[in-house]
This record gives sequence, structure tokens and C-alpha cells, in this order.
Amino acid sequence: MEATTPAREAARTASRGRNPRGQGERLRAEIIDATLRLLDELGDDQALSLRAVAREVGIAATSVYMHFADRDALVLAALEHCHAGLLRTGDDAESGAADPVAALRARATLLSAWSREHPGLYKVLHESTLNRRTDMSFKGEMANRTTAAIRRCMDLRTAVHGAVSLRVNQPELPWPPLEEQVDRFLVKLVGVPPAQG
Amino acid sequence: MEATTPAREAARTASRGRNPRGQGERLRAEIIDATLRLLDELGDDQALSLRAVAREVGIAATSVYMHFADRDALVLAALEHCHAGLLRTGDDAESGAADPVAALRARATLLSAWSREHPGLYKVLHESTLNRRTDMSFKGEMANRTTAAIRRCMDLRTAVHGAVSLRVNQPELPWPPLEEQVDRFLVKLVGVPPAQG
DNA sequence: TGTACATCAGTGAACGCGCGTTCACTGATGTAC
DNA sequence: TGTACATCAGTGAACGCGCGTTCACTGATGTAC
Repeated sequence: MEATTPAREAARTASRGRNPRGQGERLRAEIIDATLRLLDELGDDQALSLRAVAREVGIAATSVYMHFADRDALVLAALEHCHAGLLRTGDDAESGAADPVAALRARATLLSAWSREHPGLYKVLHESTLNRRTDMSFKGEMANRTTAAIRRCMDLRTAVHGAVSLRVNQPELPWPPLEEQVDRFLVKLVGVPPAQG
Repeated sequence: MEATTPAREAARTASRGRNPRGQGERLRAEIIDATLRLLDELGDDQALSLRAVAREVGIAATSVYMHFADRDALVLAALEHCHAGLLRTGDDAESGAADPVAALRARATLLSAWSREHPGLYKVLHESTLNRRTDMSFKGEMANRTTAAIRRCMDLRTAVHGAVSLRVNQPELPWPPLEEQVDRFLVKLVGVPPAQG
């Protein structure tokens, strides 16, 4: 019947004194964190209660209303926060990749790993009935990023095919060096920073 | 705010007098039907209340307990009933098909159509947190049927390949007629009734 | 330097609600004698 | 054929619970004069 982990118990009993003046927004962040933790455990937004969130943070239920208009606003804000974090780490993973295929792989790998670590949140984000009941249009941005990552691969592939095909079929024409042209494709189509020199 | 459809309203107001002696089990079926209707609308088992089911049927909440031990038993019985129906119609669809590939296609087509007609039930059956919280092992039977349908395709393909390959590579041996051998494969591997004569 | 006041970060009691479940009951219908 | 009794198919009132939300409040900290 141990409903709380030691870590959570510690988080609750420690530190939760009133925030200093001007730092009231800190509680907002704590509430969102707790909400996401609970949603990940429950895997279902309907099962989450505002009072459970308050208990998790160690505050009075009424204090939640200082930062969120009602339960729905809280859940939506938490999911939007979670989603924004995913976008950010996705972009970070992509930016470290050498080429658009590696970037696409990095993005996909990151999302897979995240969904395995947070199956409950994944369910709430993509399978909960919240998707029917409320406007979660912010989620569109994730699809946009993925589509863009794929399009960069497609465009590069298409352009490189053009460069190669023309050289194969009309070798007598005065083509610029292939490597340089592909480099320009990479810079302009894919957004890779230009090679120095 | 019209929460009830005309059809449902009619179903509720009409007919719901006490069942005649010995026909008490009829109510059980009505309760299960209503439960499945509501689950299909809600798309979430946690959102379903026993009292809502009773309202839908037009009986006192307490009457549900005549047939089900508690709310969980009701939900589980309803889902098991739904699942059993799916198995049955899947088998029916398959049995009308000429060969194992057509059978597999018939089964897949039927399940797709059903999930489009009943997205809420599909969600409850496969994505609700009930799957974590309770034993839904009856669902394994669906996987078994599908696996069997696929295996019949695979086995037939493998056996036919053997028959053809041996004839191609050792044409000098006294092979039985290919059609007859394939027919035996159909009868014995796939379960097709033997051709008459 | 002192003091009245405003602001900020929260709290505790209370509300009405729908829920799952229990309990004692009702009234029609069959059955034994 | 009459009657006492058992069984069956349900019902209505009541319980305690956790919930979302409202309301009036508290007490520490900064600020104007």
C-alpha cells in the first residue's frame, strides 16, 4: 500500500516553504512537474485529480488556482510544457547530426527513447480522450518538425539525383565539380553550415 | 444539451417493464449492450459509471448488482462479450473465403471496418488503462486467430514452393499431378473442404 | 527612523455533486398441500 | 378449488467518499510618507 516513493516523499516534505516575494512563479513550475509525473503514472488524463496534484506538491488544493484557472487549464498547460520540451530536445538532437538522414534518425531515436521512458505521458499525449474533447492544436508543431526533417532528406535526394543524372546523360557539358554542387545543396536545402574556406 | 438520441430515448421508455419469471437473464444482456454503447461513446473505461449504465437501461442502479458483482466485473464482462462477438464474425468472414489469403484479407478487412464503426470501443479494448490494471487475457484469442490465419498462408506458400521447386529441379522423377498435391495442401494445411469426387 | 498600508504567497472550511455499494423492502408469480 | 409460502425480478433510501470550486482569511514582506 506504499503509495509514495521515498524520492517523492522527500520532495514533498523538504523545501516546501512559501516562496520568497517575486518568486511565486516557482510554484507554477512545481505544479506542472507534479502533474506530468502523475499523468505519466496514470496514463490517463481523466484519472488525474487536481487534489492529487496538490497533495503531490505538498500544498493546499486551492493554491493551484493561483496559477491555473481550473483543472482543464492545468492539464493542458502541463501537456503543452511537455510537448515544448520534446520539440526542444528534438531540435537539439537534430542540430548535432551531420546530414539530414542522420538528423531524421536522431529525431526518431529520441522520440522512441522518450516514449519508452514515459509510456504514460505518451498515452495521455496521443491516445487520451483529451484529444477529442479539447483543442490540442499545439501538437501540430511536432508533426511539422518531423515532416520538415523528412522533406530535407527528400529534397536532397532529389537534387543529388538531378546533379548525377545530368552528368551521366550529358557528360560533354561543362559541369561544375559535383562535390561543390552537392555542398551547395546541403547548405541551401538542408541548412547545413557551409564548409569553411 | 440533448444528451440522449431519439433511438435511445425510445429504447429506454419503451418495453422496460419487469421481465417475466425465468427471463431475468434478459436484463443482463440489456445491461451489457448499454455498457458497450456508452463505452463506445466515451472511449475510456474510467469515464464509465455504473449509474450511467443503469440510467441508459432505465433501471435502478442497484439492479445491476443482480447480474454483476461490481463495476469492474460489469466492464470486463461487457468487453469480453464484445471480444467474443468479434471473434465470431471474424471466423464467419474467414469461412466464406476461397483460399487462405482471401481468408486473411477478409479477417483484416472486417476488423478494420469494425474499428472505424466503433472507434471508442476499439480504444477501450486496446488502449485503455484497463489493460494494465486487470487481466484481459481473453484478448489473446484474437491474436491467436490472426496468427493462425497468417500461418496458413505461410505454410501453403512454403509447401507449394516445395512442390514446384522439386519438379523444376528433378523433372525426371515420377511426380504426382501438381494440382492434386496442392489440393491436398489446401485440405490438410489450410482446412479447405476437399473438392468433391 | 517609525508606522500605516498594499501586495504577495499562500491556507482552511465549506458547498454541492456524482459516484460505488449496502440494506431492507415490494409485489407479482409460481408451487405444495 | 383455496391458501399459505417460496421464489423471482427488481426498487428506494441511505452511507461515506473524493472531487472541483468558492470564499473569506492569514501572515510575511516590501513601500510611501
